[in-house]
Amino acid sequence: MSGGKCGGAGPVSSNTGRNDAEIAGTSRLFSGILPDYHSRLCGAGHVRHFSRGETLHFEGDAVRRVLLLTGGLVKITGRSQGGREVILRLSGVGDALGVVGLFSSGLHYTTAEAFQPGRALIWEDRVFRSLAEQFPALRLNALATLGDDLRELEERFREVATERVAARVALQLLRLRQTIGRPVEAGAASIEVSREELAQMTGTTLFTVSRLLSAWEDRGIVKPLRGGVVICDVQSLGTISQEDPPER
Amino acid sequence: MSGGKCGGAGPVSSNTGRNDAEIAGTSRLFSGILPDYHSRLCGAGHVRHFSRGETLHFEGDAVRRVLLLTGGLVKITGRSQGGREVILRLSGVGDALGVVGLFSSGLHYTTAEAFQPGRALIWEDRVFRSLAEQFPALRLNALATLGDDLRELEERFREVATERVAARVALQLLRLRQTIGRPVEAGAASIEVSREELAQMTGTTLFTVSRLLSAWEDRGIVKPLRGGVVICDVQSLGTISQEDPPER
DNA sequence: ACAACAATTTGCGCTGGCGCAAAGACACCT
DNA sequence: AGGTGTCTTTGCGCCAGCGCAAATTGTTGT
Repeated sequence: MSGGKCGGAGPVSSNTGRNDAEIAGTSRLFSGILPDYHSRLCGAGHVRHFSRGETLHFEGDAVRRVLLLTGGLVKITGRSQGGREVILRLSGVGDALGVVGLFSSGLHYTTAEAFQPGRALIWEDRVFRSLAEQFPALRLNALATLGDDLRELEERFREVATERVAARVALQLLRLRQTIGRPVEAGAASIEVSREELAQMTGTTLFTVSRLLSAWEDRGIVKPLRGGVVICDVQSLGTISQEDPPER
Repeated sequence: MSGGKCGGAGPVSSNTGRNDAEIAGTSRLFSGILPDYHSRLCGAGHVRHFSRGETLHFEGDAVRRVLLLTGGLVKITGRSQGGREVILRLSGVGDALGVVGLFSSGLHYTTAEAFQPGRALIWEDRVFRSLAEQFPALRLNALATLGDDLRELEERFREVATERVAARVALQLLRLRQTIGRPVEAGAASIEVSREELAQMTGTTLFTVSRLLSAWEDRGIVKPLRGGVVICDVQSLGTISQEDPPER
């Protein structure tokens, strides 16, 4: 537990309710809802902390609550009967979990595992349903968020179906840089995602990812680290991502 | 309706409003809305017919209207810069197009092309927005539908990232059988999808699909036709779909 | 019927990327 | 420090599936 490199004992995690309400207030889920109501919304739920590696829900579980992440990072995965796992997306601060399932099948069809320690504002399913009736914006925002998730997955589906591995990994690194990249020096950003996870995001193997990163390191494009990568040359990655659209 | 090659001049397509309203009434989009209001909803839009090959909207277009398909079949595709096209999903009777884009980016990020001739009930964007405010169920239903689309794409993403081609094609055939399969004899169903389209759904090439189908024909599992396939042995396809989950 | 076209099949050769194994390189615990 | 477990790298061999070309077959228009 405890997280890898991140500040476990910072002042942030000491105070539960207060800070989380502020974060929730700026989340997309709350967008369009008057701030006056925010405390009411937050008050209807409770805060829970979770540590790295903890599973928030399993594939197949019934949806019993809705979470709004106010800290940390969660990976959403799917598993094949053969045990192979793919990473469908990452959810970060401000993202909601469970809303979709709540309004359709009632089941989680993915697994959510904490990637970095964090915390979430939690509503029991019935509570959230009732809130959604009082605040239609909640559903509207859920719809918009879901639309974005779908959009990104469509893009990645297209990639895995048509691009070769090098291009896919380059594209994924560029996306990760935008979402979870942490600046380290001028122009460089670090991404804390292992080789295996990168492979699970792009439909390849950790070996191939490792080989690619090694090759790119020689060209000064990235700097592989244990459990992560530093992206040095965004432009080159962009070039690689467009290379060789395999014939036909 | 109607279907594939069948009756273009039948009574169905002669009458516009009436029949479409009935179909719309049973669509998922209208679920939870009292039938009394259906005519009002339908009256706010108009009907349009389209023929095979016609494009309903292009990737990048602004979302100007919402369509509810009351006939025909539409393929939703994405294209890479290299011109390669993938089929993200098929939309059939009762499915709505454009809702997502309307409530998020305002743009279509996919292309919709008619697969079979058909027709749709159309609302101008402003009109639909206003209807959505009067009938919150519209948004709720859109949310649920979108959830299903996401769910299916997640499944296919997992497949293309982890399964080998034979398994992916088998799984896709089984899915198509459920959605657009037309029974031909005892236990057999025909699917009118070309090799190339099958390839674009599963992330492979038309050559490989052709080879697979030929091999399966020898085993009596399918019967390849020009522009389609007849599925004879569902069970064997199920077996194939689970075969060989490549090691590791 | 025949021509022109579109979809499909099939042989052949090649290679991108996988699978495996074994050897590093780190981080953490005691 | 040293031990232990995890993550990563790299060499090697191999094969699933692609790319191409040419033949074949089904469809449509005149």
